[in-house]
Amino acid sequence: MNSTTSPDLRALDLSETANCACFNVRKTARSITQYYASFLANSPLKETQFSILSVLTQTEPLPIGKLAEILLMERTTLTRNLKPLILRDFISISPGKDKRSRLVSLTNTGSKAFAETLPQWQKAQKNLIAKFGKVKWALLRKQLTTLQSLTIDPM
Amino acid sequence: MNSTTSPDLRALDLSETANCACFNVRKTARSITQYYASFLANSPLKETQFSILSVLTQTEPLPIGKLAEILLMERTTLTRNLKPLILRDFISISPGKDKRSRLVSLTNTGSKAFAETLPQWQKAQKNLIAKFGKVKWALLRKQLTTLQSLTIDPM
DNA sequence: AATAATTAGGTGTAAATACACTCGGTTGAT
DNA sequence: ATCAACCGAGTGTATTTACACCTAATTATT
Repeated sequence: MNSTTSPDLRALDLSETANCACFNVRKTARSITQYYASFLANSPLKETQFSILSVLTQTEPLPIGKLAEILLMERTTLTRNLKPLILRDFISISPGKDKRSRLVSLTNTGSKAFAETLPQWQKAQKNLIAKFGKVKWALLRKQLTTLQSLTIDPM
Repeated sequence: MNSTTSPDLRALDLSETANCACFNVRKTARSITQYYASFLANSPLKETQFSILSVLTQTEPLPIGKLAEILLMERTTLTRNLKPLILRDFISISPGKDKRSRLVSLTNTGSKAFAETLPQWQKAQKNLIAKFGKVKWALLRKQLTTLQSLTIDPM
């Protein structure tokens, strides 16, 4: 039976695994994140933090779970991501009516940090979409949304 | 000048920041990663590890920098990602001709781990692409590749 | 009213990500 | 032959991600 021999995997087509949707989306995420990061280099906020605050500028205060839902982010991930924002006084946490829930609010310092980051983000966004194509991006975004719905609760 | 007042950000259209390409791609990456993870739950490899090994099944041995380039992954990120794979004896590191470089090779244990994970990955991939549409995915993948090239060395 | 089930949230642990910096080896210019 | 420039790779630090598990509060069931 030769149970110690490794399987011959060269026979497998790499194009199969190279087609992995997870790999391709993650790869793109890495690349695009570095792109935006280069624009935000001298801003007080990183990309994820900018996303979080951008939601809060519109809807505030929000319980943590609701914020996580909007961001399509694991609740426990968000808890961790909020920590540096609290430490730098960009957001504040207050108790909700329901004693279990905790509400996230934007502070004045946070508003300023967001306002300071916004122009840099706009440059990154404008520059990229101009190169990629506005219409093409609108379509791509729609397809990404579809991919999101297809991968939520797959079972 | 009232420098202590926070800027009025409600005036900003949330649809602007909600259109952020970085946010949208990262969000999709989170969702799709969890989807694949649910299929690989009982496999020896996580998604990123599967991607790394899948490259090595075809081209081996590879210097770390070259592997990082193929994966479109920061070299220092890859260094960190290789650590658990070394610890579990899925890959091995050997010195290259150039004494600076270090070559990554697949071990027999690693081959088996990959072979064991492959069917689960195939299920995830097949299931998702079937729902999304093969042709649509081919197009989407091409557009993701475009996004990658546009965000590499943007300056 | 007592208890079971559910819900909001945090923590332990581990992986993934990347920038700034460092070190040693290699190559190129003088 | 020397020295500067460059290249391959690792580490310190910090953020992002998420599963398993825990606690406390609330709601539903009996």
